[in-house]
Amino acid sequence: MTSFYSEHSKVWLSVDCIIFGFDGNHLKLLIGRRQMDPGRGEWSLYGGFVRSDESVDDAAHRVLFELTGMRTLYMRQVGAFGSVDRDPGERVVSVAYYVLINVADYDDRLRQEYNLEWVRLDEMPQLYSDHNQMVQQAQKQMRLKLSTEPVAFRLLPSLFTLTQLQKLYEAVKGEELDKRNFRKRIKEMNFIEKTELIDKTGSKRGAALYRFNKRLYSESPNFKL
Amino acid sequence: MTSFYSEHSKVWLSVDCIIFGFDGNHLKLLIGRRQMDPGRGEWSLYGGFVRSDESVDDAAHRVLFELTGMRTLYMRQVGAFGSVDRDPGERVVSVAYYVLINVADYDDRLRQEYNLEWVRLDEMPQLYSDHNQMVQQAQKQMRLKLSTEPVAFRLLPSLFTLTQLQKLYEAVKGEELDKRNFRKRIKEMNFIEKTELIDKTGSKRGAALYRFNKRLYSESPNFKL
DNA sequence: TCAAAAGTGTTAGATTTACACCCATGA
DNA sequence: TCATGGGTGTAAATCTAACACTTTTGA
Repeated sequence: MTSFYSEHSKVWLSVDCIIFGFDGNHLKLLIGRRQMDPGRGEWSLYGGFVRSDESVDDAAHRVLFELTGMRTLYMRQVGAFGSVDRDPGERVVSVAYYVLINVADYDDRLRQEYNLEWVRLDEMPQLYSDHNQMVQQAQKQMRLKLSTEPVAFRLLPSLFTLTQLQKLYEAVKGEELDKRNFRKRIKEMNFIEKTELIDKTGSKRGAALYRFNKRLYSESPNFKL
Repeated sequence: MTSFYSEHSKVWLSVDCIIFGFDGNHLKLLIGRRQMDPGRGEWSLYGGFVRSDESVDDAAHRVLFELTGMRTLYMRQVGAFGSVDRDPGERVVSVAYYVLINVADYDDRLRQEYNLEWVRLDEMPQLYSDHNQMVQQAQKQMRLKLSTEPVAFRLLPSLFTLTQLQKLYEAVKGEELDKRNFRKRIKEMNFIEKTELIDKTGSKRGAALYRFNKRLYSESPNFKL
């Protein structure tokens, strides 16, 4: 092993995952009880250490695959958290990632196996170490992302009603939206396609199901909500 | 030394600084020739290793103080860069930071001593490793920041003319702005104060000098440019 | 038959954009 | 005196926000 940098000290590097979901009314966060010392038993984000043969992004994907069985998640880096004493035991620097998942695609047996809970973002308990800070930054970035890029669909089934979509945006923005104005904007974005299908679960009358057409979006990528 | 995590491997952690400046017409980047192997002699951002007794943010501040002699710089984290082979010699993960400095406050002797150059952002050469990527992300984040928060002043002298400010925004946005519309918006923000002072260096007639009033801004923080 | 969610347009107000001339001064 | 950058207002167009009723259908 060569060692150009051997005079400098190394640190442990971990990733922590902020897993966002949507239950139809509220944004949710998937958290668990920390399984290791120090901090065993505290509410915590799910994380893992970066191995020497994988990139930091890959580590986040690996950890999430373990947890969800899903590989093609929408994932973005929040940033590095590097206070000296953020981990009470050792010097560990952590890189946080947020992930958008459709709760319905997620195998609830995995949730139980790992002893995780979906908690409402606006009722988040105190978390281990600096995890609350990570969540706050992630939420801010996620909000901005959802208002400028068509990624909200990652939080919904591939077929969704406009009411579902609106409820999601209301949860993200933390304010009620006007139904007519909202639908007017959706109509302008022709990459949000109406299908022939009807969802009857949400109302007696039934609501049209829509889908996001990625190809159409790439042809005229103008999104704003 | 306890070792809760000793089964996991550690990595070297560095910080890299993207130093933005403005020369009155163009956004500039302060870069140098890499002083160490591997990659000696290539254009590179200025960086350094994170020590075990300092936070990652503190490491960035330390490195920048070394380089500029300035302590109260506007600095924001861009993110962590963690490809396995981003450093050709060893596994080094780096956290990038961007910094806004007023070129006039910067002691040019330091620049010469460290053998650094101001290069135009739109004429940036190829840099060592993934540094071009870092700069690109930093630029994107900086652009967003300048359009939503009053930090542009960090790139200007504390007294500045409206023409200077407009030129700066033109450089940041990469487009020309309408002088009358620009000044109209400035007038709405009463925390950008006109002083009695006149700058005669830029024109025969002289231009009024303005200053950013932080206190007034904190009383009604509404900024948009 | 009625409760509950789906669906649909118009208008006033606010914001944004385009645009051209006079002023003060040093060279 | 003239070239140079400083400084100023108005009107059209666009965008945003507010607002209420009809439809469908299962219980």
